[in-house]
This record gives sequence, C-alpha cells and structure tokens, in this order.
Amino acid sequence: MGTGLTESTSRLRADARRNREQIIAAAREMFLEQGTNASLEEIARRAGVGIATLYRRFPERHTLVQQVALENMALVGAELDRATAEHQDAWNALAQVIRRLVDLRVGAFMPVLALDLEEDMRSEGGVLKTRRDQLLARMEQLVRTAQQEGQLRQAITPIDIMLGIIKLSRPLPVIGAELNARLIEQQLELFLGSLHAVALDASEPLRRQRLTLDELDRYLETAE
Amino acid sequence: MGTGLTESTSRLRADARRNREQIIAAAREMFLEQGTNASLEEIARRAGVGIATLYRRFPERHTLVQQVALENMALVGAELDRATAEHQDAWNALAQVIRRLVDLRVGAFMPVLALDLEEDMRSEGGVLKTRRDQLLARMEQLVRTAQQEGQLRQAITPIDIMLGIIKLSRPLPVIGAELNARLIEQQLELFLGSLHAVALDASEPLRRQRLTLDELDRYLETAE
Amino acid sequence: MGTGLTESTSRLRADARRNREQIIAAAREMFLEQGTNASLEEIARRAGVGIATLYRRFPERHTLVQQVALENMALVGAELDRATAEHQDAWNALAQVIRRLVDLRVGAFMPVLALDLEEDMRSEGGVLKTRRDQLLARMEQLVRTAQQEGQLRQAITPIDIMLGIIKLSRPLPVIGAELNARLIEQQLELFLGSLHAVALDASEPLRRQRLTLDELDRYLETAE
Amino acid sequence: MGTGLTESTSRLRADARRNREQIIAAAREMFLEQGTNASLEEIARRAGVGIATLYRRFPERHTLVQQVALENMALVGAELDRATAEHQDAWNALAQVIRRLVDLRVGAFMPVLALDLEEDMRSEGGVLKTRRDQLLARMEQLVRTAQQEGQLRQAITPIDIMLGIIKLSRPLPVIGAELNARLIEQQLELFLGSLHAVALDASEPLRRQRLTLDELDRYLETAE
DNA sequence: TATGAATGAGGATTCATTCAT
DNA sequence: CATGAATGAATCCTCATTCAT
Repeated sequence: MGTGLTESTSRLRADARRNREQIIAAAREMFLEQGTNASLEEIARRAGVGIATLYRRFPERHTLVQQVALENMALVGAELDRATAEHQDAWNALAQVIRRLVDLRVGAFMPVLALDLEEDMRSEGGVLKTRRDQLLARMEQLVRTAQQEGQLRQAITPIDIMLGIIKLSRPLPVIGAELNARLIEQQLELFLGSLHAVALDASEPLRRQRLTLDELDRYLETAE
Repeated sequence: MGTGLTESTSRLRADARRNREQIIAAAREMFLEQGTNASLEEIARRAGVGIATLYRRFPERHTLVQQVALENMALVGAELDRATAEHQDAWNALAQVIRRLVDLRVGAFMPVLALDLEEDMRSEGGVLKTRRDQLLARMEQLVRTAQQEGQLRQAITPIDIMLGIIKLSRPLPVIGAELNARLIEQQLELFLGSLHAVALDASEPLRRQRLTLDELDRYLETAE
Repeated sequence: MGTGLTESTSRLRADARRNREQIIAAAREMFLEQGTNASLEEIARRAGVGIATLYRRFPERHTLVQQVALENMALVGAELDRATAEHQDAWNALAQVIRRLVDLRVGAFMPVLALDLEEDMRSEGGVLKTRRDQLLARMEQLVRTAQQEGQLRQAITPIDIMLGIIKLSRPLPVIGAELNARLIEQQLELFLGSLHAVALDASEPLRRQRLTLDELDRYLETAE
Repeated sequence: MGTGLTESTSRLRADARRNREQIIAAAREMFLEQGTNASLEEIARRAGVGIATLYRRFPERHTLVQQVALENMALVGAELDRATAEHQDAWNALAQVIRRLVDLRVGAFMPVLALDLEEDMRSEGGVLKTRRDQLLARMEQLVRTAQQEGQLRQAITPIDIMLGIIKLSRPLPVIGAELNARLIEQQLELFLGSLHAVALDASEPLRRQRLTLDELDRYLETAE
C-alpha cells in the first residue's frame, strides 16, 4: 500500500515531481531500447531536463534502474491480485502474470538477474529486494498449486520462470523498441507452451499472430 | 563450396594467419563475456597484437563479429551433416542442431539478428548472408519434415527457432561466462520442450540438471 | 570600535543569527580540512541549512572566507591586548601573538595572502583590510620595540612574520586536520627560533614535543 | 644510475618522447601555479597535445605527479654529490641541498607529505619511494655530521627539514608562479637561520633581497 | 526569510579510429 | 606487415550559482 520510496516522492514540489516522472518515462524507453547502460545524458535530454537534475534525483545509475523496476513491480502486484481474482485455476492466473511481467519488461531492469542481491541489499533497506521477494513468494505459491492441479509441468521451478521472463524481456540491441516488442510477443506464447503440461496436439495453433520473414525484413529496412 | 572470405585467408603469411586466429579466439571470448560491444583494444591485447593489426584484418567491428559467426557456422554446417546422418527422424536431427547452435552461441554474434540483412548484403558479396541462408534452408527442410512426422508442433516457424537460439545465446551482462553457460543450459531443454509436439506427461522430467536457488546464489557471490 | 559587518549582524533575527554562526563554524572546519575551495554545498549541509541560505548570507565564497577571517582577527585583537598586558618585553608579547595567529589558522583564510588587497578594498568598505592593517600596525610596533630590545633579529620585517604565519597555517591536503595540527605545532617553534636574536646554544632544545617518524607513519596509516 | 623508469623512456619514438617532455614541462608549471590538482586538460592544452595522449603516457594523475617529482629528485641527487664535493663541512653541504630542493619545489609534488608511503609503494616497484629514501638517508647522514660539527642545532630532525621544505615549496594559490617564487626566496633564508646553531648577532643581515610592501603590492596589481 | 530545484559548465576518463614509423 | 602514437568525441559526474516556491 504505497509505502517506502513512493511516499517520499509525494512530498516533492509539483514541478519536481513532473520532472521525476519524465525522467523515469524517458529512462524506461531508453533502457528498453539500449539496455540499462544507456547514456544518462541522453535520458536527461529526452526528459527535457538538465543532466544535473537527473543526478539530483538519482545519484547513481543503479538508483534509476531500481525506480523503474519498482514502479513496474507495483503494477505487477496489482495484476497478481487481479489475476487470482479473475481466474479459478492457478495455471491461468500464473500465465496471466507472466504475460504482464513480460509486457512491462520487468526482466529488462534486472541486468544481473532478478536475483542480483548484492546491490539491492545495500540500497535503502533493500526495498527492491523486498518487493521482488513478495512477488516471487506469490509466484511460488501459484507454481505449486498449478502443479497440483496437473496443469504445470512438474519439472518447472520458479527460477525457470524468472529466467525465461528475463531472457524474453531483454531487448536486442540496435533494432529499436517496436521490432523488439514484436519479437517478444512472438516468443512469449512459445515459452508459455513449454511450461504447460497438457497434451499438445501437434497441430494446435499458438495464441499469437504469426511473424513472417517478409514482415521482419520490412521492420529492419525502416529501422535502418 | 569454400568460396568467399575463407579463401583469401589461406593466402596469408604464416604469422599473419596465426595473428588472425588469435584475434578471433580472443574476440569470441570477449564477445561472450561482454557482448559484441566489447573493447577492441582489449581484444587486441588478449590476442597479443597491436590494435592497428586488428584493424588491418578487420576494418570494422562488424567484420570481426561476422568472422566469428562465420567460423561458427562452418562448424554448424558440419554438425548438420552429422545430425542428419546419425538420426533417422527429422525431429531428433533438428534438436541436435539447435543444441549445437546454442552451444556455440551463434546467436550471440548476431546482435542485429541472424536476420539482419542490411549490413550483410553490402559486405563482401554477402558471404554471411549466403551461409546463413544455406543453414536456414536446411533447417526449414528439417522443420517441414519433422512436422510431417508429427513430432514438431505445426505452429512453429524457422523464425521461432532462430529467435529462440538468439535469445538463449545472448549472455547476461556482468555475471561472467560461467554462470551464463549454466543458465543457458538450464533454459535450453525448456525451449526444446516448447517445440516438441508429443503429449507431455505433467510429471515428465526435463533432460537437464536442475539449478537450485542456492547454487545460483553461490555463483553470484563469487562473481562479485 | 565594533564598526562594519559585525554590527549589521546584531540586527538579525535570532534564528538567522544562529544560522549564520553555524555556517561560519562549519566553514572554518571545512576550510581547515580541505582548503578554502571546499564545497559550499557540503558546508551548508554540515551547518544544517539549505544552500540558498548560505548564499543569502554570503553571496560569494570570498565573503564567507572573509567573515571567518574577521572573526578570528577579532579574537587576535583581544589576544594582542592581553599579550602586551601580560608581558613586559615586546619579544615575548610578539611571540605569543604569533602563536595565537597560527593556532587560529588565520593565515589559512587568506589564500591570496593576508596581503591580497584587491578584493578586500572593493568589498564593503574594506573592513577586512582595515582590521588587518590595525593588526599589522600593532605588530610593526612590537617588531620595532623587540628589535630595540635586541631580542628580535634586525633583518626581520613584518612581511616575514605574516608570510611565516600564512605558510605555517595552510593545511596540507588529504591528511586531515589532526595531523595537520601536529605538523604545524612541530614547525612553529622552529619558526620562532628563526626570529629570535639570542645566541643559541647548539644543544638547546626546542619548546615542543618531538614528532617521530613512527608517529608520523601511524597518522598516515589511519588517515588512509 | 639512470635505471628504472627513465630507461623505458629512451625507447620511445622521437615524437613521442618530445610530447612526453612537453607534458612534463607543462605539468610542472601548472602544479606550481595551482597545486597538484590542476586540470589535466589544461596541462594537455599547454603541452600542445590531445588529452588522450596525456592519458596514454600517464594513466593516472598520480603517475604524472610522480614523474615530475622523479625528474626533480634526479637533479637533486646530482646536487648532493656536488654539494658534498664542494663543501668540507656538513652544514654548508646540507644548506646547499636544502636550497636546491626548495628551488626545484620538490616538496610541491608530495601533497600527502614527502612521506606519503601508500601510493608510492604500490606503483611500479616504489621507484619514487626508493629514490626519496636514498635522498633521505644521505640527508640524515649530513644532519648527524653537522650536529657533531656543532653547526646544526641538536633539536633538529630530518622530519623538520622535510616539512620545512614542503611548506616552503607549496605555492600559494591564485597569485602566480612569479610572486610565489619571490615569497619562497624570502622565507628560505629565514628557515635556514632557524636550523643553524651559531650564535646570531641580532643585527646580522639575512642573505637575501628584502621584499618591501610596495613591491608586494606591485606584484598583486599586475597579477590581477 | 528559508528552502530545495534546476541548470550549465568543466573536469576526468575511456574508446574507436586514423597516422606515422 | 606490424606496431604504437595521437586524436577527438562521448560519457560520467560534481559544483557553483541562480530561481521559484
């Protein structure tokens, strides 16, 4: 319920808060395009603020990455609530949450794994770690239930799921956010299929739009 | 057969050839550790040559990446031969080839996708493109056959497979080559499972060693 | 008496005066540790006020340096009174004043020399210059008398004395205030000896604690 | 004799060596004017080379400071030889060496004391430390002998001498090299006087040109 | 009046890339 | 051919200083 970092935020001056939000928005974009090593100066430029303003809010690159991740996690938390409310069975709830985590690219903001404890533990009471562990705990719960339901393959571990999310989320360099989005969508259902335990009919279609080679080429040409 | 870049190579002086090989070996290492944006100067250093020597052989970073990829592809070509020779059924041959491509991290050297046509077409007669298309053609053949066999899900396209290979191959930054190897291995069988059409028993184990959270943490601690 | 800056000070609101004093205290500390180029923001932080508050009181770094020096000078003025009251002979009075000036590090706050006339003349009626000239005048008086007494070497000028004080007072960077204090003490008596005219017995001890190499090393190790 | 760093230098390409020398010359100037934290970019500019060239030769600021100090020390070593050859008595030899050390501003290049062991020990086999210790050893020898001769005050330690040299050598900021030179000269003889054990006649003049207040003011005005 | 916010400028440092030997 | 030298451009980061609340 909105504790922690988010609170201190609400005491900012109006203009400062707007700046903060613009920076985070720009950062999310850039990180998704170029990875978390994207140029901070470029982020500031896109956000329409001076570089020093960015540094005032986020003294280290790490802090900025964290905040973006945190905001995403908050969203995911809400989605978890919704997914469990909307779905009777654990498998469908789990699948929906995975889709959300991938859509928000949460994994893209955890370069040294979602499991990179080191930095997080130090920083401000480990808020990020705490949040992530809450998510993980709920996910583990879903995993176990889904396996009891017989819908999730027994061999799957939460690590598999986090890793899959991270690998899916990481953007390929150079090709731009749009194509990356298309590619991620392309692979997502495949990944979900690899988790699902139900007997697959060889001919069963994937729940997605098919990406053709032609379409791919068209993206690459415009990206150039 | 054997056209293109490889040929000109054989006309190099003995020492020049040795240099070339050392550079490529060093580059492969560095690219796997740090991605294809790794410092060229550092590559030259590891190879034991001057930076200018590297530039003489590989006038652009792109050229170097290509060469590493090419060498890998040659190996994969051979593996394709072997796989089809060794396996009666297309599915098992395909699976073996995918394993090889991932093991060699071919995808890691295709930052702008294996499908990045643009640069390749310009460069020296598009050797890379040609080679890749040969591989793709053979792979498409396998895909179709495996689907006729009823072993490969109908919905799968060659693009899915290439994308999967690329995403699997890309190393996560910072955590080192060793842990990356472990993680890739971890996900590989999962990916193969997502392709396979056979009815899965929910309890069927994956063909792999399970990575535990503890083990993961141990890696991260030493990496630090 | 009591003209200039000091007066306007007394008209400040109570809290404003407290702020002013805290800033000056923090500034003295920082200047002694890091020189007069120390970060103003850090000074404000130590003083517990906002940076803008500091700027309101001291629109330029120069002003702040001046004020610290001025406060010190006031103290020294009082010491001059006391020294001449307590000592019959000019030499001992002079020596005591020099000790006080060094102890208060007056010289450390005169980066462009106590003799830097330029800035001072412009600033608020040259208060600093006036005060300093008063001190210098009294010191010159002492110098002349001490020379007539035959206790101070004839060749010595007030400039020598001011210079000596300044050079002694300036802290060496990086090594911290404590070791600097020790080193200054170490050299002070040596300096006084260089002024004194009395025939020195080669074996006469200096009035000070001897600093050994070992002790010095210990300081440096902890400072690290 | 000429071992260590100096040698590797001689294998540089002709133009590279010239650059190196220009950088060191510019650095010496700047360090004397502004201290060892002077802007490296400005040094490169004055030396007429690009900033990266400076970094190639001197990867850390520390290295550059060291080299300047080393070159000075080599000169001082030679002077030590000459001083002991030219002077029968230890006192006069010692005094001459002190004058040389101050003239070359050796102390100005030892911000954390000539005794700053830490950094030096790490760097390239501690060449600087070795050199300095050689000088110190010879100086200690002179100190002892001069005390036995009855010319040097018993209470004086080598630390006193090094400290004096350092404090004398450190330039006052802002006022430029020329005035600093004048001021140092002004105080040098005073310092030597503080060491000497002979009975001083109160009226004995110092061996130096007297600096008047008027002259000082003239310097400051032009410096502005 | 007191404050935090915002900003630009300047310095450090690293690389890709071209040149001279 | 092989090399090391030189360079500029880009980024990170810190401060002094001014503005808006």
